[in-house]
Amino acid sequence: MAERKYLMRKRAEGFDATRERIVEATAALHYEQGVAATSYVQIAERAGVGAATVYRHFPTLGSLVLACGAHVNEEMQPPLRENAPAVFAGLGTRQQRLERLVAELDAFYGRGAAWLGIAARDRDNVPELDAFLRQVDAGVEALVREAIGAGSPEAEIRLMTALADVSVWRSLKRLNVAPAEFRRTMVGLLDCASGLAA
Amino acid sequence: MAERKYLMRKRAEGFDATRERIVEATAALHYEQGVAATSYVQIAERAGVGAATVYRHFPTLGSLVLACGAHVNEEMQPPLRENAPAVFAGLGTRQQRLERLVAELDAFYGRGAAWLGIAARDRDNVPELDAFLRQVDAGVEALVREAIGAGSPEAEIRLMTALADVSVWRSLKRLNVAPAEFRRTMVGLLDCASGLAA
DNA sequence: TATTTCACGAAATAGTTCTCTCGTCAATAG
DNA sequence: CTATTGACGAGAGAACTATTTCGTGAAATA
Repeated sequence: MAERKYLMRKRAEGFDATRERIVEATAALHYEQGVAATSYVQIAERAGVGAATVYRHFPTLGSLVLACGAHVNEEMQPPLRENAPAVFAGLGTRQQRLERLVAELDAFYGRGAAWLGIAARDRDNVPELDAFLRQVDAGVEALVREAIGAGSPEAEIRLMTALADVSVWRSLKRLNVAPAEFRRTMVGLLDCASGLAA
Repeated sequence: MAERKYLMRKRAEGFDATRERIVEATAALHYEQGVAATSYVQIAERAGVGAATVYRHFPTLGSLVLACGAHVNEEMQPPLRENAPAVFAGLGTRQQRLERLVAELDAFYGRGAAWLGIAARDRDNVPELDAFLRQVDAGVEALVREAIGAGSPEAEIRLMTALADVSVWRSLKRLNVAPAEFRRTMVGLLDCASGLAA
């Protein structure tokens, strides 16, 4: 019953490695089959551990999604509210800023559209996914706001944000046009939208 | 072993009634929870019938989805290729035709966007859903084609069809603007898009 | 070395889902 | 009335899933 100091540095390494394997297996399975469709046993098998181990590390689906989300976040690098100003630094004309906005969105959606679709599928059943998607939306809106100037009428900002949504990007992407023309079209649409909202 | 003529009129009525109850229960559950998330037992319970009965009527998920789809089809009244010309009969100017197109799409998506979302969720796992959605897309494209004239450049048609997609409609609908203004905006976007594709 | 701690996974429990078999019973026909 | 048909549902069986318990063994400490 004596109080000992257990540091367990070496053991902690093994612990972290196991955790990492679980997170990676989860990410892969969620990517392949969706979040709700993935079971603990599948995760355990793919990670090469017992089901109980998965439970010990992540007692709830939410905690698993959260850890997995941190992993995915690095891959996607979603736009963040606080970074929005830096994105448009030094760009004077409206045209330049719109082009920058589209380039930024295109790059982001190129990295993350698949994951966004996966998260959207189960956002109603998994609060963590919903929270994540809200954050992404907020980041996109901040980009739009910064691009056209915070003083713009609210209706204009909202309309452009709607057009900046990943669902619109996805629909246009299906056209399979060259990247440069794709971005030109997006810029044109946003430009036009800002006139429509007036 | 004699050959008898069994007409079974009265019995067939009961059979059809049971079938109808199953289809209705299925539609309700698919609407509430999605297709893949709905089990045979749930359907049986809601229909007030044994699970085996559901199986006898619909041995595969596909056949169930198909029957359910016929039911939903009447509710949605999706645009059909062959009806496209009639929709624009007597409309001369381009503006009029675009307005008609938007009105048609808005009404259709108003009726069917929820179902389209449900079908889209599981289209990868259920071929029948995929086929249904392809048909809908074809109908929308036919509408667009008819609205701006079959002679228009393919790039223009494709771009406008992409903007006529339900995902774009949904994104704009989230803005919660008045119906008249909503349609005005859609028309403006499509009009602008036709210029961009040139 | 002796003792304590704790991550791990096999296995148990409990609850679902899918799918089929089979006996029942009302409708049909002679 | 008697024989036949076929729709129905209880329930069986196999395959999963979620979740926990517990013994083992390696690591940490003294």
